[in-house]
Amino acid sequence: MPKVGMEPIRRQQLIKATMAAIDEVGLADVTVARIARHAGVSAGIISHYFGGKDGLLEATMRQILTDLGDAVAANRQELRHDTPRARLEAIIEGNFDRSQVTDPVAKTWLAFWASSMHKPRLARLQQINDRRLYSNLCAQFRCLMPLDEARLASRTLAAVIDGLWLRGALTPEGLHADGARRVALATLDRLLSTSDRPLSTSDAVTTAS
Amino acid sequence: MPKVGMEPIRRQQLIKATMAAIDEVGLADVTVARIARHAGVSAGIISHYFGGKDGLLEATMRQILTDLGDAVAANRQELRHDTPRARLEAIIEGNFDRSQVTDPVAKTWLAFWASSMHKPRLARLQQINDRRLYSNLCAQFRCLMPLDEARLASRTLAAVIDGLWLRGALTPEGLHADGARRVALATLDRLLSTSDRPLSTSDAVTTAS
DNA sequence: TTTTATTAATTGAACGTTCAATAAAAAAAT
DNA sequence: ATTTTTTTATTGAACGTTCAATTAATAAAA
Repeated sequence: MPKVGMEPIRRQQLIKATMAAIDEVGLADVTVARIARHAGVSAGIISHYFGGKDGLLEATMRQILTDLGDAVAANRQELRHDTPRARLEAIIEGNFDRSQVTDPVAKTWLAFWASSMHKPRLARLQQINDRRLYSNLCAQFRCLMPLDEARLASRTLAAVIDGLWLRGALTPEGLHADGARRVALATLDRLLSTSDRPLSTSDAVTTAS
Repeated sequence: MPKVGMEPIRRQQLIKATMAAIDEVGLADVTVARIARHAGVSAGIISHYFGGKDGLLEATMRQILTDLGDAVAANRQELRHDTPRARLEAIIEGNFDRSQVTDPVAKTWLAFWASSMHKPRLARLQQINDRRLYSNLCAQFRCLMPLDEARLASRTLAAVIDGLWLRGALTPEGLHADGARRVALATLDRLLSTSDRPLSTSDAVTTAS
């Protein structure tokens, strides 16, 4: 079996196996033996290619976030009418495309999100991603409304997107991408259509928190 | 030391210690020894009162969800103007009151949410809670708009609330309750103010997903 | 034959649970 | 009012298991 140039193949194979294993038993019960079995290799190979279990987990999270970023970027380049609104819609589409919105990906994503609360290396990856989403949203909203409103709109849409993922990951039937996308797009529609009406009391925003 | 009637005291003490321990090192690295040390008791006592580690974790999640339900109910009974809108605002206030919106609670909540993906007993608790929130929201929205719109509005607001908790649990500065509440209330405002305007394309909802 | 890829066996640490012993408090008996 | 018995609360050490990492051996490719 040993052939030269196996490294990229094995890495990809093991990352995919990690997601499958997390989907199957959850991050808490994932062992290197189980991941290796999924990939059809021995456990020792994980230390060889990733330096250990933690290295593989980090690589898996990085892969998910990279795929997400790619999906957003891809959707954005397919735009014909390049308006701010179209760009916002593309961001939403990208976020519910996430390469493929499968159960393993959604569950792994949430598992890592929770895990990153106490693992600085994962937290850093997560934060970079969060900030990118927020900045992207804010840059577009700012073309259409004052800064304060744009910030509020960005926080709202970001919360909706993450909330839909969160709920989708837990629901027994899995994340229904079409339904989620519809909710997010409807939210965007409301955020844009109310930007020129007078603010009611609960809209008042004095400073960013 | 042994006094009679310690059970309710110890149970409360251990549940609180569990949240503190999860806040400190995360659910993955929580050991019975660490929880016991936080509570100032020995490790064996956990099995005695909760039947084991899992029993304590389940009791802790149940406590958080109970506190949340109580907070919502309390906010609702303090209402003077009992309009559907006021009730929706009370639900939001309750969800960002959650007895006390502390860091340990937010982190424990998210940790359990992730964990419940693969623990049926926890998933059941979570689902009961989810459905209660959704039903409460939907019942109020239905007073103000057609059923289809009410369902969409409920899904949106539920996603915003959970998304804000999710993001708050991860952010290094912790969950800022005031800022989160403001976002949620602004979302509610938009959901209500657009209910009588014509729907744009992305608002169209044919069937529930 | 040297290098690369991989395995299988092993190690050592960490963990949850169990359980016998103990100590205080309460109840009963003297 | 003492003493004895019983109940309740708690400890801490021992046990068995599980797991990640390491190591030495193996086998194919270059």
